[in-house]
Amino acid sequence: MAQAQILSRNQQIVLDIIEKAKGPLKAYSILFNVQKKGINAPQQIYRALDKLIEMGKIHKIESKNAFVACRSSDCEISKATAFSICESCEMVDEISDTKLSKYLSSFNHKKGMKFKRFNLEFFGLCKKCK
Amino acid sequence: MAQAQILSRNQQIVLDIIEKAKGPLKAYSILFNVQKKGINAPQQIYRALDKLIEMGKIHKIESKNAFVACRSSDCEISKATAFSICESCEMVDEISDTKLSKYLSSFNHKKGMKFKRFNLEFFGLCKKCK
DNA sequence: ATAATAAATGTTATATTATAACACTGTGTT
DNA sequence: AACACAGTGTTATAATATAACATTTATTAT
Ligand SMILES: [Zn+2]
Ligand SMILES: [Zn+2]
Ligand SMILES: [Zn+2]
Ligand SMILES: [Zn+2]
Repeated sequence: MAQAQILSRNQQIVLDIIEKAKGPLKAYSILFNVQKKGINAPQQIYRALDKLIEMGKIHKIESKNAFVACRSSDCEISKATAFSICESCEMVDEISDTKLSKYLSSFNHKKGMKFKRFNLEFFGLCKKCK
Repeated sequence: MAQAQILSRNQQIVLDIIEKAKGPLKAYSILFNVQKKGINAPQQIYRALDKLIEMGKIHKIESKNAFVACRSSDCEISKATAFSICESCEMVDEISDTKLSKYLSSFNHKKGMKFKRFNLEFFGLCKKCK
């Protein structure tokens, strides 16, 4: 059984902000939000973000350089991530679809490459914006 | 039949460099490579990149902030892109797999979202680095 | 408990990636 | 000619991310 991760002070502060947010957050917007808590420099944010990603607590939305909390308990430490992204309102939703995940995890490239990890980003208009 | 796109001077210069490259190129590395041709500013590179992406001539590898030439004639204007990326040597290979592409293009999210586009990035070790 | 090791922090500076804003040029249309 | 439109050149600046180093705190081994 995996031991519940204990987070450091800064990691917890950053995770709290990301979890409370309605949408993806950018590193510098996180920074501005935590300056009252004594975090002053980008480094501190990026270090926390790196660890949180390693732990699978958050994911980076690569096309937006922004970060969201992981909502799907079964996304095994960011080895298999998929998101739907609204091009109008910026909403991001983590997709947890077992079939999709299995299909992609077992996908093997012709040229002898064995994949360890994937990230999939879908774009469109969400229900609200359509 | 779609008319062959005519590229502007700067677009052609940037595309040539990207097509000749063995791997993904970053915007500023493109810039340094074309200063002899009279292109001096990042804007000129980014404008060309934007247009080339629109035309489907190149793709952005989001996880690397780098650009590759499109190698698969059937990737309809960047609506459905997939890449395999070596975590060791930085090699990027565009995946054109009809089944994969069809599977993902017809994937619809539960929450009433209709996707217009996706980008998929696989990570692992290539044959050479394994 | 003490020493050794590893993980996290604080801080300053800097590198890298990307866009804003504005003036100008060339080309085709009416 | 007057207009629209895409592309260009240029300067400045914004936004994103990392390097390097000193210090502190937590964990582990003896
Ligand atoms: Zn997740
Ligand atoms: Zn929306
Ligand atoms: Zn392509
Ligand atoms: Zn490799």
